[in-house]
Amino acid sequence: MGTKKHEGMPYPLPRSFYLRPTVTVAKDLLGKIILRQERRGILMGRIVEVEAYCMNDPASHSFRGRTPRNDVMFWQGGHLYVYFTYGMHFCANVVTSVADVGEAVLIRAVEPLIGFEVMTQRRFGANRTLDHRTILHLTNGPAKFCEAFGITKKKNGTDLLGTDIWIADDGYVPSAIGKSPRIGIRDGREKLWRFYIKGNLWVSR
DNA sequence: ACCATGATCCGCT
DNA sequence: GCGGATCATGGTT
Repeated sequence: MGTKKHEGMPYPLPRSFYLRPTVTVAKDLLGKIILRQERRGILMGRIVEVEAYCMNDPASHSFRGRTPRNDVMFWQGGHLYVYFTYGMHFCANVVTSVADVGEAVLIRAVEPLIGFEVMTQRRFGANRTLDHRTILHLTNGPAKFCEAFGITKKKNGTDLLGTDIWIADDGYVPSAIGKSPRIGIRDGREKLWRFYIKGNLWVSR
């Protein structure tokens, strides 16, 4: 590997991108690309579905205050908050706003762009054909995205302005954005804080 | 007891 | 194909 950071690759979004209001950041994350640099190669995908989780929001992990589990949500914007759920899955969030404000954007779905073989191996094991059906199911859900990108608890707290995992703008502009209640929550269903790119095949539903 | 989930199975269209 | 039921499985409170 070279010594220059992000050599030949899209440069990370600046810290200021993440310090804005959480719902604004959520919408603006649609169409951006998320990258992970590994020894065996690069993984890249386009963010196509997100959900905002705010303070004073009963659906947010931060609602009942700061705990060891949700601590990273209270860090400065631009970090990755990864949590374990349902005894077997990880989900990844982009931390937003300034330090001590516990807000974040859940990455719910990604369109795979580079690294189909690695993603397929992680999701379905070796010797799986990369057919249409397989590729559609690689990253069309929050835990599926984490599995395909190899994001586990070890990535909790990762700085998105580093060289491990980062988010960049490649100039793509979504044609139309949809909004809806967030998925899988009990409280806070009245907020329309799920955003997605209309018509994209990897949106989870 | 409760989950910001996903895979599978089953009955239907 | 597709929608609904069911279950796997363990951290958190």
